[in-house]
Amino acid sequence: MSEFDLSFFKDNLFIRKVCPKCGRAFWSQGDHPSCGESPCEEYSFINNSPIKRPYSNHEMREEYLSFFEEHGHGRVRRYPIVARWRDDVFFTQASIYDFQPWVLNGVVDPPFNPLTISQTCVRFNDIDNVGRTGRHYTFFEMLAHHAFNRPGKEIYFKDRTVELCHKFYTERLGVQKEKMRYIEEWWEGGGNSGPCVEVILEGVELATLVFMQYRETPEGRKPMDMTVVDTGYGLERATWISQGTPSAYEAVFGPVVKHIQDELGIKPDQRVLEEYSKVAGAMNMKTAADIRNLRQRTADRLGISYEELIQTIGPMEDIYIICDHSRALAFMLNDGVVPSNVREGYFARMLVRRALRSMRSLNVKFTLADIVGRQIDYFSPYFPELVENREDIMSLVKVEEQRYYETLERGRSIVQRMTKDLKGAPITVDKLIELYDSHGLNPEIVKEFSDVPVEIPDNFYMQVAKRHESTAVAEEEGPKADEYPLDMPETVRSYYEDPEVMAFEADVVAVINGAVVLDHTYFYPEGGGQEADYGTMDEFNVINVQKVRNTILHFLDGKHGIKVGDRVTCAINEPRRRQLMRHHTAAHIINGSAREMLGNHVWQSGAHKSVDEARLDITHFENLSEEQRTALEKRCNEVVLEDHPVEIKFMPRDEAEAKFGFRLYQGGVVPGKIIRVVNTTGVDVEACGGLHCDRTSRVGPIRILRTKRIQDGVVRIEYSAGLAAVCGMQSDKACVDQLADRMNVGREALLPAAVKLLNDVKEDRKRMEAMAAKLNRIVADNLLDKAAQVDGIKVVVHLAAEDEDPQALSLALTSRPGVIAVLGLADKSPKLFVSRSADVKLDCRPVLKEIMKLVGGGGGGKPDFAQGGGGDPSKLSGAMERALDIIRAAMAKK
RNA sequence: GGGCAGGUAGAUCAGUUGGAAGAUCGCUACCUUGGCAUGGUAGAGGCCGGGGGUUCAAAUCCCCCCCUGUCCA
Repeated sequence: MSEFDLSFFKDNLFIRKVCPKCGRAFWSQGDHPSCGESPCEEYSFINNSPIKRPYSNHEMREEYLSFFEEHGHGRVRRYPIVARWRDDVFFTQASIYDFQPWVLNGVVDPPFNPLTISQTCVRFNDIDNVGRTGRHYTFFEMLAHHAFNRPGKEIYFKDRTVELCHKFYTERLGVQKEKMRYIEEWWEGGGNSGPCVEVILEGVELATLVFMQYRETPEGRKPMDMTVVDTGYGLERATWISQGTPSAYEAVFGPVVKHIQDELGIKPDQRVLEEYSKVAGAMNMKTAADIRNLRQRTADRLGISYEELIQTIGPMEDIYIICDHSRALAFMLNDGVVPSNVREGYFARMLVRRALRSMRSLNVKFTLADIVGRQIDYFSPYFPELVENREDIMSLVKVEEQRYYETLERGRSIVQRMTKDLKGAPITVDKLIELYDSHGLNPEIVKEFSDVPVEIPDNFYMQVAKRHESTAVAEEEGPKADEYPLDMPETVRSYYEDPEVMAFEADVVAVINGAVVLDHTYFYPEGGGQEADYGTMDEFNVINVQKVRNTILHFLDGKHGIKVGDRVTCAINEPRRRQLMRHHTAAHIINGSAREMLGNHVWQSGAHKSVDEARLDITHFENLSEEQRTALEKRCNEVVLEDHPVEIKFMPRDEAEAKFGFRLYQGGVVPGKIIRVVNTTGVDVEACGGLHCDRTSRVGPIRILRTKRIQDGVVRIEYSAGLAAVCGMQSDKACVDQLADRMNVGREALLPAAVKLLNDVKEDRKRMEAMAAKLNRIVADNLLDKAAQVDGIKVVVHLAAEDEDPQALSLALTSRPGVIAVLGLADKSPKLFVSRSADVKLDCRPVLKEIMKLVGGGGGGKPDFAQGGGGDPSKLSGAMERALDIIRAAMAKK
């Protein structure tokens, strides 16, 4: 029996056919010659929508969600675009991502079952097609209904899914039932697979209905315990078809497209857009040549020239790109992406730069931030979170725009320097690639900046890609074999019940590889960036505590005789633990205060707490200024003094998310149905497993020690709190006091005294140099008086004393006319300089070499100034006695 | 995470085969002027990103690290 033999199809008289063009099987209640998907059939809904009335994006979303709500589905709020609950992807690319892995692997129950959602998604694989094909986006909303079927608790599967889909389009949106076509397909992804159905209407794929029922394993395909209905309906597609506009962009971005058109006074020819869209729908574009081809074919169909077509299409494409990218940015930045040169931030930067390039070619007056603001205004009635962050989002965009202009200015001078050297010769493709790859200058910009010819190959970006693929992925380390058995007894985590307990007795339930496992423990294991507790267990020192799955392992110093069944007496090193708790609570205070001060784009991106110091990494676009550090430190200490209670509660995941939102996940992935919520009231709320002070006042003083930008978009704040902060202040004071004492001034006079000292040192150094120069002149005069004469030229041969500088002396001697100087220095490594005045005709290099041969060293240099060294220092003075003869011989040769 | 391009005076950048650290702008003083723009003269300003190595000798060649930019995941 086929996977697609649905009784829904049979009962409703669907007919199965095979598409003669693409060979795929499809089902329909009508009689169709092909599967109906472009390119097998062209779009037929433009200016002729099969849907009963035009919908706006917002109306269509609501229509969909309420339809499924009416049919027993729970409505779920969107998840953020940054998939912080996952460590395998940056972004949410489909609605099912929301439920991977925790729902699909059975750890967490879905919020409703079945459920419906409009999930905001971004995908960048088709970014080159955005704005050109009329249907591609970087950001889109995926409408979906999902059902998770556990054994014995089946919700619904294929029949009901297709039925709901069919009803939505035909009954709710009024599409003639004969027009709907359903193509049989197979889907694979994320280690799962199953049959799927593509839903086609008037040439466009409206939705994909996936039935996840297999796991792909090394041993082959296996049935899943839980089967999943994973549907995906393109909101933008549905809106588009309902409006029947030439491209999806007018339908979706209506007011914003119109605003930009009005600003620029552009009135495109509708007929051109329609034809272009139809041809584009039938094409898959990969290279610049494909795009040319698309344009040529459209021009041919319209009976106009290529250039006329470009005049209409070019500006519209740029407008569409600006609309798409600005919307994607609004949501990405809202959800916590900070533009940068790595990881998720890079995609935000890419969007900004691509949008700015389009704005540049349109020659617009408004800024990208303006347009992002307009998108926020258009979407905020339905996404209220955008309102709250509006200003923060726009300021991030402004910063990023500024960065791009700086890159361009740098690029302009690089290109101009490069072309100056070329003297009119064209820039090679290699250089063009380097300019793009290393300096972020695409060829069009290079062309604009340069006054030599620039030839851009069609496959330019493929050549860039090639440069990157040769250095493919670095081999990842294989997973370490599990050192600890799976059947270890679980440990009761008593430290969560009462973090104030510092001494306790417990029963030993296991000893594994020397590590002691207790029935319960107050020792906190390393985790969440907090170091482990130290202390004692009977007479042994506890030097490390680790958590492996649900078992806590205590590592003791040296050999011990503790065995299963023993009752042990434990004590935690209290000063250490207290300090770790203070540092952990301080991290939350700093995180909350920094977000309040710098904006909602601030998220924790890493943390470490040890006894003496701790650090917190936050997302932010630039290092903090001295003023910001001071202000942050002050604000944190105010929070301490305000004495906020720190409330810690275990809460069901859904409840916590509903109450506090996804800001909870500052520390990254937190699995499980129940999560521990640490609420530093009024300041910060996080899902966190660490131990904390019960009130902010118990943290004590907080010192921001230093901040640094550890990568683009991430700032590291190093701090200390409590006694560690006090110790730091004391040692700083001691340092200043000692310094003041040594300089023999009071604390307040220390800085000017130090400045004066530095100036004095500098002046003395200069005076010394001047004196040395004077001394050189005097020594030079003396040497010249005693100098031998060869052919009327004075020849000085002198072994320098230890405090003389032979090089400077050489220069002093030969700055006068008619002098040859041979100066040596017998050091551990001997040195020799042979130089002459400008008016003397002699190549100093062979002279030097001949002398140094006697010493055993070498040398070289310029004809008027040769230098060398090496060999045996004791032979230098003997060799220099031969210098006069050597010079005589050299002069005689002339 | 990987690749590429960079890091030299306050700023922008030169620096050839390894052999004496430079230019332009800016800064300071003086001259020219009734004053300013300008012009002229003189001067100050450098751990040549850091650490190793090769060499008689490294801004320069080799290795490691740090920082900035950029492209790709």
